[in-house]
Amino acid sequence: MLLAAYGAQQWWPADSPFEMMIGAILTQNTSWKNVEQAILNLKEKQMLDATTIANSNIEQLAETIRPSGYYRQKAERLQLFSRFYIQQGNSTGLKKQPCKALRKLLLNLHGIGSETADSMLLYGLDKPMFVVDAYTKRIFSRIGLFDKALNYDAVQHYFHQHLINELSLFQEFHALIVEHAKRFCKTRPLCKGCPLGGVCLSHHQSRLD
DNA sequence: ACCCAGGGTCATA
DNA sequence: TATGACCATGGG
Repeated sequence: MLLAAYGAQQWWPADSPFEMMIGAILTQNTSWKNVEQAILNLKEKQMLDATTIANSNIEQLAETIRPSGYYRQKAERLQLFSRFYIQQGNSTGLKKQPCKALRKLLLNLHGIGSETADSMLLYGLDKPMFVVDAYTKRIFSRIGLFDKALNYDAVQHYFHQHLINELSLFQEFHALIVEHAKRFCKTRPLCKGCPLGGVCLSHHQSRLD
């Protein structure tokens, strides 16, 4: 069992829900190492709060988050999200809303897709959403749980039906999958040559409970 | 030099 | 509906 092997992950490191959600945008198709530097830059310039980002000069904001890559579009996405965040009454206001409605609101924002929205819901707003990433798809389709061609919503639906609907479980599950994949193929976790997306068969006695 | 990373949007068919 | 181009930095 992965949980027994690796233990609790306390996975998404952030000092606040807002910081977590900013990180979710910054880490789109980008290594977390680069995102850490971008967040550090924001903190050093005292820019890591919704009002400051919403009102900041877009080019200065872009320059600040440069290490995270795609910095121009991400600067715009951060501002759009920050305005939404304020308008919705910060994390307190957001958490009051039902999960499903909240997900739609997030998906309507330019620059926030399924995975970013679900990460925000799960790790920032305490909603039990299963986050589907590339690792999850490759590993579990290879094991034979579902077809690899299934789209995001279909894969998520599968896990929602087969897992207990509990916040801590979903939080752990996604974290463990990512850490597991990294561990057995440090250099190229998703390389196409790896039959299991970077994870060897012998390490997959683990099953869904 | 090539491939990838805790994705998403847009144009095209 | 489903591919492909594009965004851009940093590390292996």
